[in-house]
Amino acid sequence: MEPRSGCPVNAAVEVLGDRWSLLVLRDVIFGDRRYFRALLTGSAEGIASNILADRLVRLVDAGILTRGTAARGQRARYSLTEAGIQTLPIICALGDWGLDWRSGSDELRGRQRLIRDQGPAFIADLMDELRVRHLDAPPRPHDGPSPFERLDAARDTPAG
Amino acid sequence: MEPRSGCPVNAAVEVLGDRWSLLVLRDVIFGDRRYFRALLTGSAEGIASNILADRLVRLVDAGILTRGTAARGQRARYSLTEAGIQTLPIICALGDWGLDWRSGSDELRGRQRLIRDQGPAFIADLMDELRVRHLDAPPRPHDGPSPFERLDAARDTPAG
DNA sequence: CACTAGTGGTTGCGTTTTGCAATCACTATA
DNA sequence: TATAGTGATTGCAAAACGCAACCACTAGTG
Repeated sequence: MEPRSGCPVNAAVEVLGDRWSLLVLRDVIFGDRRYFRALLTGSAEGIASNILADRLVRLVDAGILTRGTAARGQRARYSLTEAGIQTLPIICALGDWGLDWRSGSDELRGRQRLIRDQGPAFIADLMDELRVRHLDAPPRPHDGPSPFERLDAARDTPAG
Repeated sequence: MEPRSGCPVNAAVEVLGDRWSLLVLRDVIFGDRRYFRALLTGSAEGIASNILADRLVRLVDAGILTRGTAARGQRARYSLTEAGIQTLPIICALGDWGLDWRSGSDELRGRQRLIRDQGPAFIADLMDELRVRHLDAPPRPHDGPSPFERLDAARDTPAG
């Protein structure tokens, strides 16, 4: 539709570079919000319904989300594709940067950064868990709580 | 000016989430473009001069770039701050994702990903080199070509 | 001095995108 | 029939975008 250049950074920005797409993905990933209403009312930033509808169509067209088979007026469930799951490092990098450089004197101070503090292995664990939830991958045997549960226990989710 | 929520991901998106800011930073970082004209004419995507002027002001206001002391009509040199240097992981994550999921059958195939192939230590090397170039940090003794030179030798810069 | 080229922008102006409120078509439940 | 919930769509105003032309200033040349 719009290839402004062949640069891979530009290719990603053309899909994800706006004020809402990455926040929708954040809520799908960290908030486990899979339905229109959950994304609409759960958004801390207050996304409008038409914007959300537009972004969901774009993310599906871009191959980042899939929309379960649901007719008009019926509950449609959105799932991440592998491409969507692999946006996780982008979102984590943004969250870490925001935590480092955009935290006023609010309660965010002291929160752990995902990449720098938890390490890349933790990101890989999160992605594996997303494959179980969204791609029907076989659940891996856990020796403890899931990585998302570990985050929730520390009240450390970016969406929080 | 506009805190839609306290989420760190949102904080980063409010500053960097548009179609141009990250591309300007890409050109500053990987293309070493430090002046208005260089950024204007060097942009592979063809940024308009008013948009570039607006983004430079915003990036300076956000503490990501500094504008050297230059009066009107004089050559102004833009430098990265530490916050700007630390956007590198974000840009690399976007580039890696674009390379994996947005590369048509063009010549990008086979290009190395920065984070996954080169590893986090290489990103740290790039950031150190940026500190030398932009923050007047003392140059570190190199046992070979600089990390940017290594990228250029492989024609592997995201801006390429 | 005048002339030219180059610097970093600014100004109009028309098009596109965004944001908000209200509304819609459909389904499920009672 | 009535009511609530689903995923959107519509209208309209505001903001952002894109393009071309223009501006104020500096530096160099003759």
